[in-house]
Parts: sequence; structure tokens; C-alpha cells
Amino acid sequence: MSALTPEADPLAHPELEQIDLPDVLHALSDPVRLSIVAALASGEERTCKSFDLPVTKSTCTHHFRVLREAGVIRQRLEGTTRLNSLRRAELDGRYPGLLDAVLGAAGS
Amino acid sequence: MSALTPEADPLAHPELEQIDLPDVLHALSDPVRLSIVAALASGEERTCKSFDLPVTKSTCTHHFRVLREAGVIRQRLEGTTRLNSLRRAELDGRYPGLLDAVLGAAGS
DNA sequence: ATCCTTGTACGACGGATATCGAACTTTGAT
DNA sequence: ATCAAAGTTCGATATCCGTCGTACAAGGAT
Repeated sequence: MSALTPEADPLAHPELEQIDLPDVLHALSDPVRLSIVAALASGEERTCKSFDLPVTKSTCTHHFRVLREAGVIRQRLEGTTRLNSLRRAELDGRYPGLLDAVLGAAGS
Repeated sequence: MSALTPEADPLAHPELEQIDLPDVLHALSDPVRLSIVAALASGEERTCKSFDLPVTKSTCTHHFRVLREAGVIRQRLEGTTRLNSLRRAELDGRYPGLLDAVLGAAGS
């Protein structure tokens, strides 16, 4: 039962069907998190530190966790860093056009 | 200076250029408010009471104000009621595809 | 082994938020 | 004139949220 308990995994990601629209919108409603998502729009994997955000480390951890738990980003362990990427294809399948619209709106 | 002071107007709506994306996303991130917006998607004007929301009157007032101040809906006085409508064309001009994507996602 | 880098965990704190109930206002109907 | 209906306003409350600092853990480099 160890691998199946979600609480036990420190890097738990929601399944596609578990992603909730209000949660996604809330995750995107913060300027810091929106800038993270916009920076990931190119498709690259980037470490947390590479973003140069106007908040401290612990606040960064918080924002990346909110995005991950809402299903917006994926976090992958790589040595001592976490590589972040957008779950774009999955989000596009679940909520067609949403991410593009938000990214377009954030860019203007 | 009476007509130009925003605070004096109890039904102040933001101009298109003043609408802020994080504010809009936050306004849409609440399930009650999302259901209001979805119900207004047809384009009709509807009174507050016609929604039959699972909250009290004063909470309704709160949610409609959040949506109005974020620029998502317009409220018009008509006798003793307020007629609510989506600012769809304006939002579409400012954030193309956003409202459609959210409404599509909320409907599924 | 030691240190540096990257990030998490744990409180803590102040401000925002969703909710309610009760009192009030305004309008329209009886 | 009275009354009911639709909302607002005003506290009050409980919770959530963004932020920070400090302490901690794990990997990589020297």
C-alpha cells in the first residue's frame, strides 16, 4: 500500500480527471504564479531557481506546489533540483483553449 | 466632481483597460461565481434572485460585486432589482478566447 | 569529509475571503 | 398607508492565502 497512498508521495500530481476548474483558475489568479506559467509556455523544463521571482525561496516552494497540486505544472526530481514543465497537452485535452487564452491574455 | 469620483458610484464598473487578468481569474475561481457566469452565458439579463444559489442574500451581493468589480459582469438598476449580464463582447476584445474557454470548461 | 546549492518543512503573521444574520432602503403592489 | 420583495450595508466569524525567516535534507563539487 505504500506506492498507492497519495499523501505519502511528496510530489503528488493530480490525474487529469481529478483536475478541478476552480482550482486551476485560482492557481492562475496570482501574478507570481502567472509569470511562472508564462515562462513555461515555451515548453522548456526549468528549475525553480531559474525564474528569478520577487519572493523568497519558501514562497517559491509554495507557489510551485499550488501550481502542481492544481494540475497546471509537472515537477520532476533531478538531483538536487526540481524541473518544472507545463502540463499543456493534458490541460488542452481537458480544457480546450483555456491555457492558450490565459497565456495570450497574460502576454498582452 | 460628483460624477467623476469612482467611490461615489455604488455601481461602479471598471473600464475595459482597467480590467486586470488576475482579478478576472480570481473572480472566476469560485464555484458559486462560476455558476453565475455560466448561467449568464446565454446572453440574457437576469436578476440576482433568479439564480437560486446555495448561499444567503448577503453572500449573493458579495459575489455579484466581486464579478462586477473584476469587470466580468455588468449590473443595471431596474426598479428594485439589479439586472446582471455578461460583459462578453468586451472581455472577448480584451482577452480573446478566455471566456469561451472557461465557459466550455465549466460546462463539461 | 566539508561545503555549497537547491529546495522543503515548519511555524508565524497580517490581510483577504466566504459566509452568515440582522437591520435598513427602495420600489412596487394592495 | 401598509406591506412585501429585492438587494444592500454592517458587523462578526472562521478560514484561507501570500509572505517571511529559520531550520532542515539531499546531491554535487572540491
